[in-house]
Amino acid sequence: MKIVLHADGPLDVGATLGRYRLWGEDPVNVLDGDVFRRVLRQGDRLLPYEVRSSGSVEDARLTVDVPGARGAAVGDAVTFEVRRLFGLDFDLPGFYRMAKADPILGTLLEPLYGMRPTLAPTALEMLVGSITAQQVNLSFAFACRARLVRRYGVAVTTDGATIWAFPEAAALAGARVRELRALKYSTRKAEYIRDLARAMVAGTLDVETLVAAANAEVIAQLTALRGLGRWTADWFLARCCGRGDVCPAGDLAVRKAFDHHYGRGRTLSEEAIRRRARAWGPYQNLAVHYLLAGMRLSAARAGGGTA
DNA sequence: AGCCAGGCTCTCG
DNA sequence: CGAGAGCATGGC
Repeated sequence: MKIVLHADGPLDVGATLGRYRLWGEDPVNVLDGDVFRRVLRQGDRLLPYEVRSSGSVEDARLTVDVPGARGAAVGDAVTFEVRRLFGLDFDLPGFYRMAKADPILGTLLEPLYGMRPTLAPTALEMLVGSITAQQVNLSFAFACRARLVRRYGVAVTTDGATIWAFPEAAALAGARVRELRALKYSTRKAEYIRDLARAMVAGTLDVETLVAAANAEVIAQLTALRGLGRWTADWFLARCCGRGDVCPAGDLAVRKAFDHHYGRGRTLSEEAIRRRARAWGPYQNLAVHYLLAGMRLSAARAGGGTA
């Protein structure tokens, strides 16, 4: 099965997928040159697929190939997933029209033209990733996540390439704390992950209704769970629900980005950041991603590092 | 060696 | 309530 997808506005695939290789290897979202590979869960079936891009940034096309698959259900599911993975439904043209008027954002539009935030395909993947990334540096977090995927996920091999399907909730619900400790999770994080998975399996946390709920309701429901705080809920809204009117102002890197771009040598309070972001209305999420990427550009230019 | 990483919970005043 | 300790590990 082959499907062709288009973005709503420009799409720079390399800049968009950069997130998957910045801090280490991701066995679930595999970049192999210009081919992106992942596994689609469709009921009990695991369907590996490949995505290739063609055309210009201005008029990019994604060609999705799911070998051996057929049927509308598979087509819909893989389309839904790939559109999220490549951020195809963000309103970049609208954001650019607004951002041109901002003295900082305006300067980032050309160097980052076509960059889109990537959305996590599932709530479990997003939340486990967030718990993993709490407090520790992201290189370490990526390594932990990769170990978790290899321990509890499912390997699928095609054309000699091995791709991992992210673990199901049931697999993580049955995880032992000491097993997760061996993957270098702290005891508490191990409990957070196991209990989150159990809540999903038990239906205490209903993901379907969650992703459709209002921002405040999502924050309330997630922070009611042990181990999920405001930071996790904000990023969930931004990078799983794809909400535009969200700014994870408590995030350390976001704070640094605001200080870097707007601080003039000062430290902005979380409230000050939220206040400024609120003026961007439905484009806060995009603005935050551009400020983060813009800070990485400056750092790369200044030091040659990868921070 | 010691401090910090794209947090969160728990305890204590 | 707000402040502060503890968590676990890797990098600098």
